[in-house]
Order: sequence, then structure tokens, then C-alpha cells
Amino acid sequence: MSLFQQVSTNSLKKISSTAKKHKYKKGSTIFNGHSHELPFLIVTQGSVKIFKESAEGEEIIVDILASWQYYGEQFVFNISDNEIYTGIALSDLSLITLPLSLLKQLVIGDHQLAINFLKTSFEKKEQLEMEVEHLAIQNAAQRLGCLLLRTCKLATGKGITFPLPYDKSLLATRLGMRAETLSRALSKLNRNCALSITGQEIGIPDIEELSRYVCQHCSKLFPCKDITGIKKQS
Amino acid sequence: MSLFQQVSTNSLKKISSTAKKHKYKKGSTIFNGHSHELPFLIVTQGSVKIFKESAEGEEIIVDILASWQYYGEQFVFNISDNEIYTGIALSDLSLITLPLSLLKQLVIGDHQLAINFLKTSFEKKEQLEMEVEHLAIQNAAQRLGCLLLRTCKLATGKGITFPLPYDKSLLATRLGMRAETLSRALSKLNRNCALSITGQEIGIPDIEELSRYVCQHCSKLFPCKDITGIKKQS
DNA sequence: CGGGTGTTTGATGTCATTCAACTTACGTGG
DNA sequence: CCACGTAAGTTGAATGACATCAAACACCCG
Repeated sequence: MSLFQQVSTNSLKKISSTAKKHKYKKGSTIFNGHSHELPFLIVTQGSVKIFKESAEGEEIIVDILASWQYYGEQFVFNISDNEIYTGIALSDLSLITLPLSLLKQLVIGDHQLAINFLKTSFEKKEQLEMEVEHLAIQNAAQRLGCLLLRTCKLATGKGITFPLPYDKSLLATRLGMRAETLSRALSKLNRNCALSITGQEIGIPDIEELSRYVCQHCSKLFPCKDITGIKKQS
Repeated sequence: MSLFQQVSTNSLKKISSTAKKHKYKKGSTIFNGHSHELPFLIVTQGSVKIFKESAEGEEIIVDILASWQYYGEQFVFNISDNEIYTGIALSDLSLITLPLSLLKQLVIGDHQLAINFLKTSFEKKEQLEMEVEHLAIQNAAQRLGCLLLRTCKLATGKGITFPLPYDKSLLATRLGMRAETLSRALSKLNRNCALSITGQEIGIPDIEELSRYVCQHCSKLFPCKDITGIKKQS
């Protein structure tokens, strides 16, 4: 795992002696505002939805973690108020946790680990910057189309077929829109770019055409760097 | 400056021998996509707008730097495509620059510097997360009101008066809305929360009332932590 | 087969953008 | 110091995008 690449054996020893394994059933809550202390966690199998809620009950998805993605490192320096986050298992799930106190000790003591965190922090920052941009200037169909372009990853031929990364209602929330809007956005892409939708299966007959529709309202021109945040589901 | 707090004297020596001072007139371009290499920069006097543009010419403000804020550290690991960013001086401006190659060398060699960058990177990430949330679930008046609440910083009495952090058209772009929308949002806050507007001067007679209006669509409850990103203008 | 969940579709309302007209503020040169 | 020109800010009307509510439909699982 790249987070621990070139980390000292001393650190690795501490990690492996302290880390705890956990298993959760699909739909169960990993942590929420009432948890005593939010730990640092690394998903080993399955996926997790991390979100917060507004006072009115609206849900904002902060991240969707797939295998070997991790969460909670920012709490090491008490930057964020960790009481507002909730994590739930999107599938049957295995993960390992480390107490924040140990992680802090490790980051402060192990230069390579700090560098590794710094790199991924910059990447996550870049990802968030993209989301801000898209929410500000793209419409629903373009946000969706951009995600599809980044998901299908620069295919081989002219057209390509692949499954949606998440089910539609989760995808809608992730993109900051209602399920109804997502549905209409899909049919809009079908009309304008000949996108095909069969259940979870998406077909893009002409990537160029889709990117012409999507990328005019983006600072990056297709093929843009993959900062999708989407990893294969386990 | 906190970025260099507890950094080794060896690093500091290298920095002070390599850093270059620059001065710019208000409105001039500091760097853009055509610059040869984007350096790391620290503003010493004045403020800078960092933004990118979509293919259609729409502007997204990435950050507005005030004195002693810095920019460009993420390019050290080649995370971002730096060709899409532009920086212009919002006022007469002094800044210092470091070549990215030196900064990389310093970060890799100086553990404390890496830790300092890591801390601020987490803070910036938190700030971006808040922006995503606000764009997704708050309306224009609430986004504006939230910024005002964070700007006036938990005042002493019941009411408070202070100047807008930027002029109105810049503020509108920063909040991801049109100048017309900002204007209407201000008058909406005037109607609903008795906010007073006299040129650049804002008066909040009742902070509680404003926060009731604003914070119901936010995951943080007022008084929220200051992650405004706004610093005093020089 | 029946019920529940997830998805689609239509009608309607709200909010932000767009475009245009107008007003205000500000800096420059006469 | 005033007059002018330009930029910035405001306001109104029309349009467009998304949310909301309600109903219909599809699909899966027991």
C-alpha cells in the first residue's frame, strides 16, 4: 500500500502491533458524531460512505472509500471537528483502524510517512477543487458526463461500455443533485451524446462527442487527468 | 511565519539565499498558463487572486491570498497541472518566490517543514470541503451570510459593523455567483435579518438572527470554527 | 404472487442567470 | 473644483435549471 511505502520498519512494527481489524455488515454504521473517538481507518474490503448532514437533514457525501483508501488523517492535528461525520458500510466490509494518538506519533516521528500523507493530501485537495469548480459552473448533465468520462478512463476504441460506479441514488447524492435530476441528466446525455443506459450499464458510443458536450465548462480539457476519486468496487 | 516555524536553520539559510523578492502593480499578472515554471510564492504585502478559467471563459477563484499566505506547494509533487492557473495582483503587491525544485528538496529533507505543510494542507482541504457543501445545499443569501458571519468573527456585542473583505464583484465570483445575484442576496439579508449595507460597510444588528437564517443549511452550527480563508487585507 | 425499494416521468414552484436599462461612485483631465 | 467618462453596482423582466411533490412503473426478493 502506497501510504506505507518506504516507511521505516520501526513504524511498520508499531502499526501492525496496534492496528485492529473490524468487520461490518452492509448498511451498518462505522462511526458517527456520538462515537467516543474517531479512529484513522483503512478499508481492506468493501466500500464506505463518509458524509455529514446539515441541520435540516440534507446529506453531503464527503468521500466514498474503496479498498485501500483511508480516512481520518486530518483529525491528527485536530483540524476538523470530527463530530459531524458519519461513516456507513455500503457493502459487507472489512477495515483496520489505528488510534489517532498513535498515528500522530508516527507522522511526527516518521518523515517518509509525513511525505506520503502530504502527497495524498494534495491529491485530495485537487479533487475537492475540481468539485467546487463543477458545482459552480457545470450543470447536472455535465457533472454527470464528466464523472462518466473519468470513470471510463480513456478507453481503447471509439466507444466503450462499463457499469456505473455506484447505484443511481448514491451517485446523485455524490454529485450534489436529486435522484430525479440524475435520471433526467442521463436521458439528456442520451439525447445529446447518444449515451446508452441499460440498468447500471452505461455505453458511450463516441467519447469525443461526450467530451465536447461536457468539457466546455471545465478548466481542464479532456482527456483530463484522473482525479476522479473513484476506485474499483470490491 | 508559521510555515517556517521550527524549521532547521540549515533550511532557513537555503531559503533566504535563494528566495527572490518581486513587486507588482495592481492588476498585473503574476503568472499564467504561459509562464515557464510556476514558482512557490509567499505574499508579503497586498493580495493576489488565483483563478482558473473554463473553455467558455468562466472564472473560478481558487484562492485569494493576503499577506503571509502562500501558494504553489502542491506543484512540488506534480499533482496538479499548473498550466491552468492564473494569478493577478489585486493591489500593489510584494511577494517572494522560491523555485519548486528547491522547495521539493527542502520538504524532502526537512521533516518539520513537511509537517507544517501537512497541517495547512489539511486546513485548506477542510475549507474546500466547506465550499463544496455550501455550493451543494445553500442558496446565495446563505452562502453570503455564512461568509459574513465568519468574517465578522464572533463579535463582542449583539451587533457589529465591518467592511466587506473584497469589493462586491470579486466577492460574487468568490462565492460562485453573479454580481446581480450577490446584490439581490444582500438585499434579501437586509429584509430577513435587518442587515445594513452602506457601500462596503456591513452592519449586523443581531448575529443570532443572521445565524439562524444561515446555519440551518450547514453541517456546522454557528459559531462555527473559522475556516474562512479570509485574512485581513493589507 | 405481493410488497418494498429504487427509478422514471410529469406538473409546478423556487432560485439563479441572463440581458438590458439605469444609477452610483470614482478617477482623470480640463 | 467641476465635468466627464468609465467602471461598479442595482433593478426589472424573461429564461433556464434544479427541487419538490405526486404518481406510475420496474425490478428484486421472499
